[in-house]
Amino acid sequence: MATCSQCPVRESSICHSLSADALDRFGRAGRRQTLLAGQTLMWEGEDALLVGNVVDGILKLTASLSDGRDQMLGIAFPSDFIGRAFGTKTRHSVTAVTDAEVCTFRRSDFDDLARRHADVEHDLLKRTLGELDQMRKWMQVLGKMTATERVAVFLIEMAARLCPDVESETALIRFTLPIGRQDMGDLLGLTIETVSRQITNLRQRQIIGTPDRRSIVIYDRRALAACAGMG
Amino acid sequence: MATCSQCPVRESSICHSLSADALDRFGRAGRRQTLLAGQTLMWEGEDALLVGNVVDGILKLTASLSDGRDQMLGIAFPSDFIGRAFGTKTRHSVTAVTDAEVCTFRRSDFDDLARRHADVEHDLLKRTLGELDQMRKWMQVLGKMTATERVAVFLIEMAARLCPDVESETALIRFTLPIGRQDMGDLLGLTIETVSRQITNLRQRQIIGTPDRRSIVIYDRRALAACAGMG
DNA sequence: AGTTGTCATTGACTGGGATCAAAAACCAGA
DNA sequence: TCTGGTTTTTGATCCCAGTCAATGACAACT
Repeated sequence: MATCSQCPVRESSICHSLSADALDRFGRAGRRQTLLAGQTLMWEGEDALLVGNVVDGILKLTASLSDGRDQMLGIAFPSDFIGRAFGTKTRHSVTAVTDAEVCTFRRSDFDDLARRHADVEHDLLKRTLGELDQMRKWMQVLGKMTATERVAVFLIEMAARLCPDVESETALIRFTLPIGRQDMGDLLGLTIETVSRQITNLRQRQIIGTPDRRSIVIYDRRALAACAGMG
Repeated sequence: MATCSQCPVRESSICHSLSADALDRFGRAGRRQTLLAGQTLMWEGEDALLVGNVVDGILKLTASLSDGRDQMLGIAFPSDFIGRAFGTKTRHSVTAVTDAEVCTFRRSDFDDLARRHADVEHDLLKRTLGELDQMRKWMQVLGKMTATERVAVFLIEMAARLCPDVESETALIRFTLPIGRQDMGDLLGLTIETVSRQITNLRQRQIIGTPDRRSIVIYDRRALAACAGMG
């Protein structure tokens, strides 16, 4: 019933490689779902019953230690694929950080469909390989970088994902953070206080500006990149 | 020329799903290579020209920051797949830590073959998804855990991979570490000194024994698991 | 405007792991 | 058995980021 042809992520999600009739099959299996900010779609440790596409909004992937320490494992943007295909357990929770729209499949349905559509499997493979590369970069951040470096890397990463005209040398880079300080800390392996101090420090050095607490302006890209340890 | 039928990882590597004639095609494309301990097969940042299977020995995946800080990203055991399929850049180096035997393919050859053999692609996808899960677990380790917890997690992980009879409740667990203290530090985001101190501490508490510096005996699994923050 | 609750910032202090330095254990080859 | 080189252990000290605590900013209500 969801008219995939009008889906905002039709061309960028995992569905982009589907032919018209294959799209129809997926359309029948999929289900549009609206999530409120804070709502959790999948829980860590649960059976992996769902997978899906992010259609709109931002979600976070998190896992926690038995004593409550939280680690954020990633941020999912529109057209990203979420959930654990071909697996029985979901190893992390998926929670909406803004109001969000997702298109979910029963995992078993998706697995069957994907098996029958090599293009979808291939696309999923490429996405997964890309995510693995990404995750390895984060491993370097968490394993070896100082607090300043971590925050700088994060800001550069966010600019790249959120700022369309980041390529142009001259344009002023400005974006709205998808997550708050606490989540930034959980992602970067820092406390909220340390994140805050680092941002204050970057602002005092005129490298960035913070028009309001959710917005970042990058004044000096060179300096920020230097802080991130990228020469 | 490589007789795949006698390959030690024939049944466990990515090739296990190949039919006899498909195996022949892969066999022609593949090339057996021997590496000496310390030899590097692929360099971080290089074009991704090679992929392959580990046939024998242990390799490590590493990436370094511009100032030389090294992060180990993983350890590859026999039957593991190495290299970046369907990508242009190798984001990490692959280096033998023991003498090793690998079966390599030109990446473009492998990509073509894999595209034509859905089973291989599917297997690669499942491996990649598994690795991603694994990597997310390490992210938790690096982001949130104390030095003791990190070392304990590492030892438990190694026991699981290296000790065949780890399942049996009663058996004494003993194994040889595939890597030295420096590499352990690089994997766990700690210095060599801290790793050494943590191991000394675990030994003094009679939780483990170290018959020689490359060997570990686990006396008290319960206590070690507790140190790893697994209740 | 005032109240309440959430989130961010700032400050003072602490501690775990890094750093620096030296000794000890181990290994390989002569 | 000695010897030089590597790896690991141990010790002393330091510092970055964590912790604890208070304050400030802001949005959503009355």
